[in-house]
Amino acid sequence: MNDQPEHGRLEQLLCFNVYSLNLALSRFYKAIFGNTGMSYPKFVVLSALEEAGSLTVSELSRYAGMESSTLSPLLKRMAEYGVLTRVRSPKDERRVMIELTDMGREAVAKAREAVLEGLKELELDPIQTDQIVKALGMVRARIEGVEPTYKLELGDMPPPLPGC
Amino acid sequence: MNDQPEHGRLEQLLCFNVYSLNLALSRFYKAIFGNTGMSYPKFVVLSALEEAGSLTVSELSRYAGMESSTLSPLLKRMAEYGVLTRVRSPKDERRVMIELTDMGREAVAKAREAVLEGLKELELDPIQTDQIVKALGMVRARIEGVEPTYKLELGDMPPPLPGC
DNA sequence: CAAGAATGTTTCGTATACGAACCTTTCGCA
DNA sequence: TGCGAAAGGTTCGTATACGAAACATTCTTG
Repeated sequence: MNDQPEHGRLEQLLCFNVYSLNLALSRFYKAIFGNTGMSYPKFVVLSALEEAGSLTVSELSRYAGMESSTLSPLLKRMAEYGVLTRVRSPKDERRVMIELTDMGREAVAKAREAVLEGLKELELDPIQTDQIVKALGMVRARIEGVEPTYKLELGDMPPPLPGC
Repeated sequence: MNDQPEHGRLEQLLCFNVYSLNLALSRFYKAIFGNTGMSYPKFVVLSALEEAGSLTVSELSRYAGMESSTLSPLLKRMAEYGVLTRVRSPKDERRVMIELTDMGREAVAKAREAVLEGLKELELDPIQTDQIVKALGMVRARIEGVEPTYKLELGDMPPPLPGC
């Protein structure tokens, strides 16, 4: 009867799988990081700084794919904790340079080890993992380059109250 | 010199790619849903209910991979908006049965169409997408079945203050 | 060189997201 | 049958996460 029983479900499932896998990964990291104060977003920030040495907020934003309005409070807390410093660039007073402290370098090294140990327990196939990584990166690049034109309209629905 | 320059980076990249792709997808959906009040988590909930007809909070929780403490306020807001109902089961007063209203069915249909239109614009390869979906599902299943044993220790660091 | 545009960051309001603690209802079993 | 354990949800505190608006600084251009 229906030659396309999964009409359009394929891509939907991609979104759903990315969404729920991200939630699962989040919980996995929480279990690893425990009550140390470390978290996955913080780990991403620390890793980026470790690689790059010194970054502005917007450079960090592009690297991690997070908005600066998300990073700003995050970096503030991390600076208070002592793992990084935030200094206005003398060259351009608009920019804020972010750098790891020694404590930050120590923290990211330990966190990396913990993360790698955790991932080892998952026993993922390296070849397949590599393929997934490449594919996800491509999808992300595609998304970031496309502005959706079709917008949702909810005709008879109640007004878009804040709260739903 | 270094025969393994990417030592352990592979799996790390998987996490990072899932994380940042999820953020990118989130923004993509926000652009599609605009100020209608719809969101990706809500869309997941509505879709699950459309498929299953009627679910308890914990069934929904398993389906979406979200905790009940996340769903509880979300469902409350959605019920106030009018897209679903929450009723204590007479059989077992602990359970809360969630069901779509007519408005909810209408909303999910329109949202689905908008989502499919949006995804169409990404022009993803169906075969590859299907493979990714299967792989992500496997990784998620693996994660949910593994309790990490190695826990992070941050020796000399400051105490795990709330706020970092 | 001055007014307006553009850039970079922060702040604000709101929605997710989770674990821990709590409450109610049900189950198990002595 | 009655009481402790277990199960199902909600609430609470905290951390992300985003867009819009505010703000300061730098650039542009007349």
